[in-house]
Amino acid sequence: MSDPHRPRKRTASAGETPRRRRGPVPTHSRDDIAVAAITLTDNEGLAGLSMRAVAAALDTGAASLYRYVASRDELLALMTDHVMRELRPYPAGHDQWLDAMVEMSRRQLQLYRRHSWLVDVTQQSPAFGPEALAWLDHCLLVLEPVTASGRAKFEAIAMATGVTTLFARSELASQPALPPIDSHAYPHVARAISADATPPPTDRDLFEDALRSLLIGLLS
Amino acid sequence: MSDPHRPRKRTASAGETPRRRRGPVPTHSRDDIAVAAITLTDNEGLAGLSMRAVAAALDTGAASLYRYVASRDELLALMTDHVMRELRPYPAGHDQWLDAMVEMSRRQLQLYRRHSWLVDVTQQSPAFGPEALAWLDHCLLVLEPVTASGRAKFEAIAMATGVTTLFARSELASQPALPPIDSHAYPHVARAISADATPPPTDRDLFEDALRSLLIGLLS
DNA sequence: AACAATAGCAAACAGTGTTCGCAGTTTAGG
DNA sequence: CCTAAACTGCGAACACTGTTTGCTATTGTT
Repeated sequence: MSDPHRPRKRTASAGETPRRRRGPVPTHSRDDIAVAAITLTDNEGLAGLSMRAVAAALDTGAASLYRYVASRDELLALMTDHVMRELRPYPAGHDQWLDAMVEMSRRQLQLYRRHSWLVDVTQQSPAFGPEALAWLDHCLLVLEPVTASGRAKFEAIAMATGVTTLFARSELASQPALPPIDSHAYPHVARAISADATPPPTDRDLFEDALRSLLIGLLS
Repeated sequence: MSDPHRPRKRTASAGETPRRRRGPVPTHSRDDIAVAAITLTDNEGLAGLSMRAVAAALDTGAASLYRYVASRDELLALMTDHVMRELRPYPAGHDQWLDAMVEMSRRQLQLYRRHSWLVDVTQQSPAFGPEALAWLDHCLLVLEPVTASGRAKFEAIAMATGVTTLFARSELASQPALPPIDSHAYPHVARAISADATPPPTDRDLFEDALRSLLIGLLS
């Protein structure tokens, strides 16, 4: 049951450079592998992230990766936790919790823009690595002045990150490109589209609007 | 470019039982295949949906499916459009557009509960089959009384279905099961959890609350 | 009857994540 | 000092996957 993929600390004196275990010194580290996988996936997309590809980037064999990582899913979790470090340092406290939460979400959105694969990963299996927990902890710190149950706060945070994910996804898909619309079968769709021949670039920030109304609604 | 996977209508008289094309009569239909794939995926999950498995359910070979469907993705689109028929008949018009939109979303949520794989499918590639368009059209009908640009309405609808997806997903994952929390490293998380030893079952409907505040915020 | 178009489908192809077994390397214990 | 234990790297194989190819069989048209 013990995880063989992390170098174990020695029983002996702490702070000492930990004595080498037996066997050859590992050529790589979990972080090396995470970094290689991240740059690869940033460039080639999630579909391009294969164990063989990561191994090739590290100039080794696919099987070797399994000395460091139990599965592809664990690698994804590792990558996720790694890029989440980019969310630091967390913005210092506004006295307005709403502004602070919006700021946290905005930085999350920027992270999604930098690593688009994150959107798909976090949705399939929400991350609970150390960095995710630290981020969550800071959100709860921000929400300290709010009088609401812990459960309600968790829900609100979950919804906020969910909405952020939605925006990231819709940005990436740019325009889903509706097919030619049969204006007889779908009259309202056709009208709503054609009426927007001149799209007045709303200077409303949809992201912030949605987030604010949601958080206010949930943490009234 | 023409799609060989749908039986072509004859040039001649409409309404006539369309004369058979050459070759043997097809053993299946696209709908047959969609239904088989849907029941299979309802039971086994998205990961269990392989072309071979669907073929086996229809007592045929995997290659045969490609006479009806161009790819697995197209099959997924077919399945999606098929189950979306369950959203009909659309609820008749409330005079309150907000109530009507909430009702539309609620039915969507129920659909997600019946076919959990839909959550993952629609998120990767938003559907624009006939049923999806019909549903969208009805949403726009409901939003007729609202004074807002077509674009704004599209955005609002997209957010509503996005939020619905979030809820469906969080229901399915039941509890993501936080790992044991180090209350020193993450003090606020630890506090927020322990304070909820007695979870007072809120009779607030989180889904409706979130949806209402969002729609009001976006379509003010 | 000949021809063209279609359907069904086994086999093969290229790819995937993962496991196995072994060779090579380093350290611990006697 | 040497053996044994523990460890790393990794080629090869396994069990899958979606998809293509090439063939045969069937049907409608000419």
